[in-house]
Amino acid sequence: MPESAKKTTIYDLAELAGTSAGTVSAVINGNWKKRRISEKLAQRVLDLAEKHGFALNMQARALSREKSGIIGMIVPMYDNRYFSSIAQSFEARAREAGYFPIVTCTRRDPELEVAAARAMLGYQVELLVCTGATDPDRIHDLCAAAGVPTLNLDLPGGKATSIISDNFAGAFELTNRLISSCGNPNPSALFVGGRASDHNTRERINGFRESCRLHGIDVPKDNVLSCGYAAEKANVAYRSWITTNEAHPALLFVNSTISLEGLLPLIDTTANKEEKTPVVGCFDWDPFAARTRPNMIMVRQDVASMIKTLFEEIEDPSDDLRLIQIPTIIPPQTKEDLL
Amino acid sequence: MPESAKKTTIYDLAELAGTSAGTVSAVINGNWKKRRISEKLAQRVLDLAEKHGFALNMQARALSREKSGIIGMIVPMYDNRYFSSIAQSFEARAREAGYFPIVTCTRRDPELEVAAARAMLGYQVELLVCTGATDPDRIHDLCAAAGVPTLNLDLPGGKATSIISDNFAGAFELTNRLISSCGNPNPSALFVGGRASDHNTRERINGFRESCRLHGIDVPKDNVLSCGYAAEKANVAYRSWITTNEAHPALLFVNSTISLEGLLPLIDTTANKEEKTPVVGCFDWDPFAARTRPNMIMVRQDVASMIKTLFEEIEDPSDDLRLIQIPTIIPPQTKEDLL
DNA sequence: ATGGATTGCACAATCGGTTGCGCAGTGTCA
DNA sequence: TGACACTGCGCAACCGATTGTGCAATCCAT
Repeated sequence: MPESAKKTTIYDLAELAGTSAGTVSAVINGNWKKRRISEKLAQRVLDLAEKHGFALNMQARALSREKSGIIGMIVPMYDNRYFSSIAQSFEARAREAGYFPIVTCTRRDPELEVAAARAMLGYQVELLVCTGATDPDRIHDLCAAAGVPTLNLDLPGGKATSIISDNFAGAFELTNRLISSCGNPNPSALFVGGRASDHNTRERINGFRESCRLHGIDVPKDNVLSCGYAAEKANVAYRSWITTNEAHPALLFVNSTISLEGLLPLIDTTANKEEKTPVVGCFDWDPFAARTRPNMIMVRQDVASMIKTLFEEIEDPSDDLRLIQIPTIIPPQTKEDLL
Repeated sequence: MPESAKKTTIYDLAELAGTSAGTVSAVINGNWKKRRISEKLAQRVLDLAEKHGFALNMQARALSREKSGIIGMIVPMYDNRYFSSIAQSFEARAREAGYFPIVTCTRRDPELEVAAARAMLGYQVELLVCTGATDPDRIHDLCAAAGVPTLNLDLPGGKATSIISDNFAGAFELTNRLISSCGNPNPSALFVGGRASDHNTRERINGFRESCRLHGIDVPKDNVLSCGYAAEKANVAYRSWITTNEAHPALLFVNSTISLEGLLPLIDTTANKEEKTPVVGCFDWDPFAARTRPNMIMVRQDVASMIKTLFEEIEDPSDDLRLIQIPTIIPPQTKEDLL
């Protein structure tokens, strides 16, 4: 393993093996039979490559092949279980499929999303997955202009096939469970978190409302606080609600773990043992969050299925634009859920 | 914005502007003054670039400049707060510094680590940060052979500058806090999680032992269970310990949130109200985990400082190999901590 | 009007691969 | 022994940038 400060190229190898760069290239790519290179020469080249720790310059390959082997993904953030496991599964599957995955997080910042997409285009991604993008269609246009296909994950867009959770059904069932679990025929029900402008939040609100309606529970406008995702904002919105209402709601539907993070200090039963705090459901899963309250119900989005479906779509794109909804996972109902 | 299926190149732009590719290149890179291009022509080129959504082919640029602008990081996983915030901060700082960051997770799999490093070398990373790598020195060798510098983060290596938490001091102080908090002059103290083979676990064990020693607490060999990081393994190890000892320890030091995830079902006070469960400390922080028990003490690793230091080292590398230890953050002691 | 300086740009080599094409040498058969 | 096929490999153009160099045109001073 000679410590060459500079990288070994196929030309170096060619010289060492007493052959030409084209031949080395063919050998390295494993199509030396097709190009009728003798096994002896092929072996010699491979040995040299091994000995020198040779690695193909993928940039040069990408340039000449006019395809990079890179697929990109943008995600809003890494620091919650949902997006982190999306990133993790995406990478694993992409590698299996022979791609070089590049994931980057854009902190729900529309400008950063666009900048990141541009950067990825510069690095010649062959396809871009927009996860939870605030404006997937804008990114789609950008990519389309460069001839790069896109797919949407988690949040749908109007211009590319989208793979998302079945938000309505998940929210509907979660609300059913909360209602049955709170032991009150007519609880005050509150929804907190998310953006009214985004599809998922809207559908979750719809599911929440529909379940309440079927149970004869009234949900006034003020009981739906789509105040944004951030923990801070959820905290402020909830604090304001309990101040005006002078009580906690009986039933609390939280739009995501991020928002839940902001609410917990206000509803933690560990902290305020006296106060009557709500039955809490959250559209998202986290192993620790699930243990912060005696009956917290968490809906888990089926990341494995989503990624599987995503790669089916990548490897065999459907001709028409589709909206694919993946059912969520609700933990089995236990006796303890029913107070 | 004409929907050209194919990417616009500087040659296309040159033809449209009635000039040469070299000129376009100079204009795009902003050094047209240096090359004495007239402002009029420069503006014409820029307008055309804008109009066609032109993006430089970074692969081609990398090839000719012989530097890619890419810096890579490998992390063990995304799905805990520590590593996810490392990845997130790394990306943010890298972008600020004008790099294109590529992060990939290798699931603590030594082979995958090497494979990922190789792939990154293929894509011409200029520098590789090995975070929590099982064998950073092997990766260092790989990179060194290609003339690519490396830095270690979180877990130290012997061949590159390493930036890690001050594990000993953090563990020492955490143990002090646990001892003062458990209200028992001679508690049974147990350490769970991590690998005895890795530096951080060893140092944490040392800190734990040292604090116990100073408090006159005996820690038999069987009370240090470095059973691996995985939640499952911690669960099994702890379960076995409480079976043989027919009790929970009074004081439990958990090596990381990942291990904690496996232990919680066994020590959750919400679940088993009757049982006397330990005072728990964890070397790692998670906002939800912190709320799973009345007095859980979590040591937070100072990711912001670590990344800051990392980039100081990237932008102005020290000549000699260094081991930089970053102090951890322990939450202020509250009255409730003292039972 | 002439020489030198300056302006404004084009040319072409180069980076490290990929790949179509072609050529020299050997073998085979009539 | 000449035609033909087949074997084994090299040549060179190309991918899309960057950058050192050089040249024609203009300007200015003498």
